[in-house]
Amino acid sequence: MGNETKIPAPTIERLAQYSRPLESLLESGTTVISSEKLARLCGVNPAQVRKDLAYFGEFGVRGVGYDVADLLAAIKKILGSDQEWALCIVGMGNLGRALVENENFKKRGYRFVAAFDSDSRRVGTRLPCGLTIQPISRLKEEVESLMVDIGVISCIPPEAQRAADLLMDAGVKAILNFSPAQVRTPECCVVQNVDFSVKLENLVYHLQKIEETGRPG
Amino acid sequence: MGNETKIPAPTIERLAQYSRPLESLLESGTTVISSEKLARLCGVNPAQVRKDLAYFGEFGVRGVGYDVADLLAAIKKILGSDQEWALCIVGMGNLGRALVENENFKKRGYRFVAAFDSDSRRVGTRLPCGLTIQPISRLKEEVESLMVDIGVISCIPPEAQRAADLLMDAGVKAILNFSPAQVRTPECCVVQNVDFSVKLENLVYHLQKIEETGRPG
DNA sequence: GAGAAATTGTGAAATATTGCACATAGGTAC
DNA sequence: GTACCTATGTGCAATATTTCACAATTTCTC
Repeated sequence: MGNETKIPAPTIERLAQYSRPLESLLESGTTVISSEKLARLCGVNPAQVRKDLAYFGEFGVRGVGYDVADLLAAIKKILGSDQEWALCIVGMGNLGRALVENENFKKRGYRFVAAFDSDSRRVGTRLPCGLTIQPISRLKEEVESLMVDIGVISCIPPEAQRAADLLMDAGVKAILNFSPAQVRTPECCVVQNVDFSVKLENLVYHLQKIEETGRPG
Repeated sequence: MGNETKIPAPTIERLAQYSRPLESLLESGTTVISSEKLARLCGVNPAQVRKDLAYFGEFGVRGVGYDVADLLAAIKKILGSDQEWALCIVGMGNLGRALVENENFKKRGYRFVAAFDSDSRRVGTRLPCGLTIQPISRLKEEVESLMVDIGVISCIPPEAQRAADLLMDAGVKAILNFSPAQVRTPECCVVQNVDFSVKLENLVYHLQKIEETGRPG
């Protein structure tokens, strides 16, 4: 395949998941992997792996498998994670401060270039990563001059929509939202929500089912 | 409906999402809401809302809508988030420390009752929430005596599987995994993954598409 | 170099999920 | 108590996603 078919959203999600074990395999010196083994490492069906990749081209060798380094590079290219991206963050509570220092982000070329908070008591604080927390009033100017690609929202829920609006007004086209509030955006801006408490409630549903029936629901 | 049909996983995920705006509506004094308005608040289709709820019973009044307080209570009961649940956490880096203090967890009745780390330099630290970081060697005994329901993994990827194994050995049946490593568990243990970097790479894919075509992929 | 073994890429079937469209029923006005 | 308005609950069609199953291709063995 490899032409411009509409790619299913779950496929994109899984491509990123495939890259995690590939990174480990590359480090550990494994050069080739089959769809079956990669699938097992990711907890999915082998045909799924092959079909997901087939949307973008032919990356494997029949009878052999996939070259680990090549496949990882191909997936990164597809996703766009072979480039460096500039992030800013709004809301510097416990979570915000943890995210700014997060190793997983750094390792993959995501760089935080600005941090904002609406609380004047936090403004001016120098963070371990070298950034200084700035007031929301400086957001537009900073985001524009630093050419921020992605905005991270880690503020309290009532402020989330305002943060999103400010980011979009400053030209940001992608938002990673850690607040449990839904943010509304026009079609031109992509949002991904990371809501822990939704995941927790999911777990709790299954736990309850286990207690009732002895099996997950 | 209301009988024991197999409930789709996306339905469970959305139920938790519905409860977020319902909490706000309840606080703001709104007593009744239609599936259409709730759907708009959550960014889904109104029929979806009705169908999701219909799996569990009839909660609305035709011609009127849903009573906000009743619906929220019903959803919490369905999910099991009307109960208190005991959590422990493994891995007390920046993220772990932020999660333990997180307001969204506390507010919804999720209580952290123990915190562990494999790094002896962190062990013994007293956290703002009152817990003291304990060595991994104490995990089994503590988790059993405190009757922990859910284990949260926020350690570095290479240690994630070991953390999961220890938690399961101590009888934990549900794991919330923040590490980008896949953890393997037997069927009796439920895992939910919260992988920020996967979400980020998703965003980046769409950003790249916007740059190429002017529209999200 | 022919046959066996392995593993990809993919059309087609199976399954799952979503959304439409409308019958059904509660509430309100007169 | 009848007519009308509104919004739920749901059968069914449409769409999306996953999985199967196998032909195609490469490597290995003798």
